Formats: sequence, C-alpha cells, structure tokens
Amino acid sequence: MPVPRAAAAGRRGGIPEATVARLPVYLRVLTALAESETPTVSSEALAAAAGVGSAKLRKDLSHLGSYGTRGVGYDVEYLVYQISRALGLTQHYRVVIVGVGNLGHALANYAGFGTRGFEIAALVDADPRRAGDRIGGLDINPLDDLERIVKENEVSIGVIATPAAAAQDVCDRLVACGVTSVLNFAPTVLSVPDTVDVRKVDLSIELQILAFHEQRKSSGVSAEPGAAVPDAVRATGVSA
Amino acid sequence: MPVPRAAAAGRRGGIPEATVARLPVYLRVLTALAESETPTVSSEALAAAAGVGSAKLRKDLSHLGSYGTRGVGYDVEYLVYQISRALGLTQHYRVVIVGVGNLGHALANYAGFGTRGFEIAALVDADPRRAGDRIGGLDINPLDDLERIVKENEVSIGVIATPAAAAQDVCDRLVACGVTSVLNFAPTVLSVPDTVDVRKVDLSIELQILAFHEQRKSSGVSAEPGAAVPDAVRATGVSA
DNA sequence: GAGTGTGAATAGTTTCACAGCG
DNA sequence: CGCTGTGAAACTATTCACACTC
Repeated sequence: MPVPRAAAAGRRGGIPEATVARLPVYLRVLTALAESETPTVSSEALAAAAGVGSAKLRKDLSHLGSYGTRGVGYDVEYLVYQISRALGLTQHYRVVIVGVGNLGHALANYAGFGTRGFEIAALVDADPRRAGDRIGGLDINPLDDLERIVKENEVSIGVIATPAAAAQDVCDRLVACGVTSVLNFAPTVLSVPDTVDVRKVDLSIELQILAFHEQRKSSGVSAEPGAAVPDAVRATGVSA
Repeated sequence: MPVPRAAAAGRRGGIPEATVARLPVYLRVLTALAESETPTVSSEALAAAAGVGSAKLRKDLSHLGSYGTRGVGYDVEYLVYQISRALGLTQHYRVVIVGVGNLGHALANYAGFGTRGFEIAALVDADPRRAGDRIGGLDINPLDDLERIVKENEVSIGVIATPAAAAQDVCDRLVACGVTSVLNFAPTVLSVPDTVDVRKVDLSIELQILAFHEQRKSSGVSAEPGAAVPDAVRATGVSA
C-alpha cells in the first residue's frame, strides 16, 4: 500500500511524539547518574530507573542516532548532551507566568524552572493589589503590561495559571504578541491557531482518570455492572 | 494479513485508555452546557467545544453505549450521568495530600477538588512547625500520622506534593497502608507494585516537550516538504 | 434531512527477537 | 559473550465514510 507518504523517519525532526514525551524522563535520570559520576549505563539499567521497558528505551534512543556502544551501554555525559540537544534545551526559552494565585505562586518558586534552558521573564497578574509584590526574586506586573513584557523579553512560552474564565482571553493576547507555546493550567479547552502548541495540565482530569481505574479495582473486574442501568448494550456490531 | 491470533475477543471492561483520558473533558463541557440549560448537543458541537474531531468523539461515546439519538444528538443531562458513571464518579473517593509546600497549598485550595466525588480527607506535612495550621478549612497533620489517617478515613487516593527526595518513601508508606492510586507531583519516577496506579504531573517535562516543538518552529523545519509555514494565522482570531 | 454508530482503512506505538558489533 | 540497534509483528488509536435510525 504504497503511497509511502514519506514518514520522515530517520530524518531530522522525525522523533515520534511518544518518544519526545519520554526523553525528559531519561534526561532526568541521566543527570542524576552524571552527578554520581557513573560513566556508562546499559539500556536495562536506564530503563529500570525511568520506569519503562528496555526495548522501548533503545527504540526511543535510536531515533536520536546511534549513541550507544554494543557490549557496553551508553556514555552518560554524552547521552545527556544528545538528549538535551534533541529536545532543544541547548537553546534558551523565556517564559511568562500569567496568574499568580496559589498555583502561579507555586510555579514561580519551582526550582526546576530555572535549571535547564528556561528562564522566567516575568510574572503577571490581573489583580492590581498584587502588582509590585515580589515572589522568588521576581516582580509581579499588571496584566496591562503583558504585551510589552512579551515583546521586550522575547518570551516564547506562556504559562497560564489564571482562573478558567480568564484563560482564553489571556491566551489570545499571548498568541497575538507572538507566543507560540502555551502551558495551560486552567481547566478549559483553549483554542489557538495551529501554529501554536498548547499542553494542558489538569488536576481534576488526572483525578478522574484515577477514579476510573480505582472503581474498576473495587468492583469485580470481570464485567461492568453499572449502577442502575443494564448497560451491557455494547452493540458490537451485529456480528452477523 | 497475518493470522489474527486470539485477539481480545472477550472485551472486558473495554474502554480504551485514550478514551478514558478524554471523558473528563467531555464531562466538563457537558456540565457547563447543563448549567446553561441546553437540552441536547450534537457530536459536532460537543467535539468542537472539547477540542477534538467529531468522529473521535462519537467513537469514544460509543464505548459507553448507545446514548445518542440519530438526527438529534445527545441528551446533555443523560450523557453527564452516563459519563460520570463510566468514570466511577458516582462513587466517593477520599484523598490525602502529602506535602503542603507551595504546590500542596495550591492543591488544597483547588476548588475542583471537592466538586465531583472527591474529598480531601487530610493534609499531611513532614515539617512539624506546619502541623496544626489550617488551609482551606483543613488541619495539617504530622507525617507520623499518615498511616492512621489513611486507615481511619479509608483513603484510596494519595497525592504526593513533596520534594523529590521524599516522594518514594511517602509512596511506599501510602501503598503499605492500602492506597491504590497515586497522583505524583514530585519530579521522580515512583516504583510501585502493579496493583497500584500512578499518574504523574510534571511541570518540567511539559516545558521540555514544548521546547522540543518550539525549537522545531524556529529552526527552518527543513524536513517538512509539503507543508510550508503559512503564517496567515498570525492574525487570526485575536484582536481584543 | 440530520446526525449517530460503526465497520474498515490508516496511522502510530509497543513488544519481540535476533543479527551483528565491540 | 553482552548489549545495542532494528526489522517485523502485535497492539492501540485515529480517521474515514456510509448504512441506518429518528
């Protein structure tokens, strides 16, 4: 079924999404190993520390290139560098956090933020009473200054930690002044042009997913009895 | 076509993970619709509001049963009920939050927590100076009381918001006293028996994933032949 | 006519298993 | 030998397109 459609495998940029999502985990483990001066790791050991299977790990790394040594494993330092590079962490990204409530506060203080390639350019909040306060060494700016801040600092990533009702508006403003990646903590679906990437982090969704599995454990796993309605409807086609 | 081998003919609990992860989004949109007293929605409208394609939405809902009406759409109230039930939200879950730093503080105040089937049974922190403080109407308990609290309240979900160094230990203790679902905010891979579900929420991983895509935008995206970088989008849907 | 529900086609991901290098 | 790198197989998920119901 030809019509190969050039999957761009192997070529630059052809790293599968699922792999990209795991690279940061490997990177974290490798960084810890580097600090304890471990020179090399096997796929087996690295995979165990990252909580994945070794075959998956090797396949993931194979998308970056051939950086292991057969019979030995991977050089820790070198692999740290290669993964950082693949993720684009050799560049610098400036971030603006909008909304300095409890969550924004937590984010502003989050140490891992500054560590690798990310820099908080500014904190912004709609509440004028908060403007001028400092958190983690950073001033809080009024929302009106958002556009100026983004442009002056060449911010490329916006973090939205506002209430749900404000999120789309803030997002539109960020996008309008050139932000191309958004991390959304507000419980809303944001709509953006498809040149912009949005990732969402949503506590209540995570809890609900856990609830689903939790429920399944407590009720006999065999069937799904449902509450009051006979739901066995599963009309799986007519199966002839 | 290779031999199919004995596939999942049995169809057990049968809702795909990917679907489970989206149901909470649909539920949120539907809840909003219910509040604005909209009686029915089409898959098209609901999908748009949830940010997915309509075919995907219909397929997702079809795993719960046949709850739509052809030519009309879905009854909002009824669908809210069916999704809630499928997710196990008709049951009640008690949650303990361990670690009341900035993030734990934010979580404790998170309104969405109490809303649907979840109840924060207790807050726990290792710092004895914090014990006795109250946040959002809840006392902070010393870490030593963790086991007692979990058992007395029949906690089934543990939320870990401690520093990375403490996370595995806290997790082990939670698991030892019967917690079967864990939501981990600490930047570590937790290891648990496979009877326990862990979901992780990790800010720096999300940022790194965004960085990857960001990098790809700024460097000439050489690998993509057909799709240029049409930027008419720059001006769309914004103003404000 | 409008819009759901679903087989079939396609795309993406994980797992297997082993060839081959150090 | 041990361990990486990788085709091929198995599985999971998305998209298409249309029969069928209201």
